[in-house]
Amino acid sequence: MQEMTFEKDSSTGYLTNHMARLFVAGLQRRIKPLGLMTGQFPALLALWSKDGRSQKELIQLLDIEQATLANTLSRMERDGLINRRPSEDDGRVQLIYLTEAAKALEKPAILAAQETNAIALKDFSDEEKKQFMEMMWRAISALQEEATS
Amino acid sequence: MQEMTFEKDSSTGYLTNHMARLFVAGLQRRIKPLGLMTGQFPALLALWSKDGRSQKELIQLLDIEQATLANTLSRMERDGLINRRPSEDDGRVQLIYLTEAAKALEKPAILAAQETNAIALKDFSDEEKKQFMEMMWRAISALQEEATS
DNA sequence: CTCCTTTAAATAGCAAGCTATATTTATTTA
DNA sequence: TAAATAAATATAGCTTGCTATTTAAAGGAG
Repeated sequence: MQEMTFEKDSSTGYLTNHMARLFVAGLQRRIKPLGLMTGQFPALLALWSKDGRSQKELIQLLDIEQATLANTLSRMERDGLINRRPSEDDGRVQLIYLTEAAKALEKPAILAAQETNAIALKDFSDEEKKQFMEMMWRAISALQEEATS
Repeated sequence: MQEMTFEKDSSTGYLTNHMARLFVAGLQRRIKPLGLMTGQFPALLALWSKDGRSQKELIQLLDIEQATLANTLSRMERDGLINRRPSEDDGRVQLIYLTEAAKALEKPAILAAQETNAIALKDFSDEEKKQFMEMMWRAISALQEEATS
């Protein structure tokens, strides 16, 4: 009988997961002093670019489920990063506004993310960085395609 | 004032996280019918190669924290995948044994993981696959180095 | 031998992801 | 217009990850 050889360290999926956890840890270390958590980052990026958005609008921009965002927004409200105000046009909709505190964190938070990315790719050439991102894009597309078929 | 331009879709960390969630979802779909969850996979791989290991031994093989493994093992015991028997040599140690049910899942589970990897990389050449894994290794090493310094 | 420290595992408590369901308001249809 | 459907958000309940702490057994120091 043939030997079953599956080494986690040569599985793309396993490596991806491991790398993702290290990225989160690296970013977490840098943004925790700012009072931020990594899960808030995508929502903050979308809101820094324009706030007063609805949750539905955010969902269309972020690659997470509605329930995940709803919970993250609750924690952000609790932590004084956002306020939610009911829309005047539609009673079901809550519009989400950044607090001044959250607005002030844009630059340091983005720097922290850039720094983490830079450390991970510190010995990559520009060409290699480009290739790496393109390969990730291709894998993401292939997995997404399969998921929705 | 300089425009703050940070696009999540051109952040290595963001892409990595997104890709990792898609890998998990793809694997999950395939192994759920077997009664397995993705978090159990690394422990199972280690135990399929040799069971009767202690928790400490597993921790040294898996890139997760002790508490994470302890909880995963509890769920695996609950789900009938493992049994824990106290070591005769050391009263603190529990030795972990796979059930027959878990042993029987080795082949289909590994096939499921290989299939998920294959789909993600379906249009990668062999050379590209090799490059991709090497790049992930380099990023992982760089992030690990930073974490422990 | 007793006390202190170390070690192995378990537990508490939290974040962030998921699916499935409930709730509330709008909209459409009969 | 009343009832049914759809849409936006919230909630329930789970897994997997983390840090920090607790518990129980072993090992060492005096």
